[in-house]
Amino acid sequence: MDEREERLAKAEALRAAGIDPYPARSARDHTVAETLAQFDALAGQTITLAGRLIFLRPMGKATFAHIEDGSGRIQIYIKRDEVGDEAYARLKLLDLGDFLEATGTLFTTRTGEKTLHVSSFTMLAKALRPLPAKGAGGDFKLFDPEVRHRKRYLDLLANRDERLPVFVARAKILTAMREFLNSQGFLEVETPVLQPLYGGATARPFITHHNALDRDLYLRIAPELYLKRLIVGGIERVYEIARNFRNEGFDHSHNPEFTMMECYQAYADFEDIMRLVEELYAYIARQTIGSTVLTFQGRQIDLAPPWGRLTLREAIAEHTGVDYEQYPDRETLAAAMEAKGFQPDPRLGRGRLIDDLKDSIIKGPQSKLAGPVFLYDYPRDLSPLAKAKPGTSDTAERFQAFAAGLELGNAFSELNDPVEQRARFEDQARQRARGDDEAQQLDEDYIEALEVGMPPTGGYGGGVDRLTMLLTDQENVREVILFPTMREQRDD
RNA sequence: GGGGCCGUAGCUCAGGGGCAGAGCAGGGGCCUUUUAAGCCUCGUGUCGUGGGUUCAAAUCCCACCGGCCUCACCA
Repeated sequence: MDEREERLAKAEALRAAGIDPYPARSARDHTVAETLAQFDALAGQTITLAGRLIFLRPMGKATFAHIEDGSGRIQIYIKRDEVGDEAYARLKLLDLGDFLEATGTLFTTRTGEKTLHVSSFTMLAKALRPLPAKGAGGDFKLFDPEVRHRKRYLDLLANRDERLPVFVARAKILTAMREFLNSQGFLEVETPVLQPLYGGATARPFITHHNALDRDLYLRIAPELYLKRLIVGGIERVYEIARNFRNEGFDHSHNPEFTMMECYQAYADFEDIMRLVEELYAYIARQTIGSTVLTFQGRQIDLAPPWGRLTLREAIAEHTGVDYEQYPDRETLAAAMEAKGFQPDPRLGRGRLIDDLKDSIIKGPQSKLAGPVFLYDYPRDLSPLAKAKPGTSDTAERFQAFAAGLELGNAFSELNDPVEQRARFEDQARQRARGDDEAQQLDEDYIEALEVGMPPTGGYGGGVDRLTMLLTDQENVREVILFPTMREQRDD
């Protein structure tokens, strides 16, 4: 008989004794934390506690145990002479992991531990599977990352002190983000996840099928084009905390579904958005970790405004010695990069080579720009939804925000010229025709909305998962997502 | 997708051609203030899966499944 069968048999034995191993309700009247905090005031009172059985120390005719609820753990003391032979014998039917309810009065043991002296106890829920084993200090141990991610409930049980604060921080981040944006007059909205066309980013989508309409729909890769339709509709400040889906590989900073906050502000440009973003992140940091100063992977950074501001060209020229504006075509740029020790990928165009130069100074723990920093003025051909910088033909009014080697978000002055936008989409269509299946689709309905008229608008999209990584010092995105996407588990 | 490392009991891990192991958890027994309780005692099992080599495979080889790291790609 394996352990699960032993536990099933104990549940049956309880039923045979007329005790439901899964009763519908509990008579708990105090939490563990309340009990410990008000220990002296509760002296002499009969109280009822409940929680999961995590230690059991039978000592003949008396038994010590610990139960744990969401607020803490407390010792209970059960004496045969006081609960009766029949009830005491029922202790044999208990296992670690079971939920118990215990009624009694408080006392302090010889060794000074605050303890419930039990007069009666009962089962609240029988656990059929064992908890992860206890290790040093009597705490549970569970290290296997595969089990931790597939069965997060075990991870939370075994590694509560390390894990729970991360997800509490994530909740605080979302709350603080809403507080700040709401206080600035932004309206939170929800736009379609199922979209007839996908847009707003360059990525491959997940495709699904609507049976009644007999048509394919896409899970959104970004909410951008819908949010800008709302700007057209007169909602001048709008945001969405959007779950996005991208059908790409996953690694320490990418999960196929992830959360992005996008916000748009009419009559603002990308420089206004920089000020908004640095204030937003500083507010979130203060609300979440109590300070704008944080440590990420051993590096201390300060999110307090103002953040650094560098053009992409300046930043790259300063840190790599390559001034890409001096090299107007792919070949000369590639040659300049080789001269500085880079190995430019021969398959990449000029824009993507510039992207590689950017990554070399931004990414990773050795990044030269740890700071929070805005890099701005991006190559236009990488930014089909961004307005061109006045007086230039190849530069977009766009910035990206970085901190500690993480890309936090992306913003531009939104392109609101419908004729220009159509031309950009058509250029993307040509890239699609050449086989780039991530190039953006032509969205006629969106063009029509722009033709109705969109005021000058600045917009930002920032990853919530990466922000959580930054504020909780986690280097893997799977540690800030409760149930990260995993490969299917096969039984063979 | 490429490369490297890994997969042994519920958990944490040893063992790396010759009987399947330890600690904790679990079963049986003793113990009325213990606390990682203690003492005695018993068994943990598709050694990821499937092939192959061998007298003999957890161990060596191949494929597959899953994980971790890394590179590429993407955000």
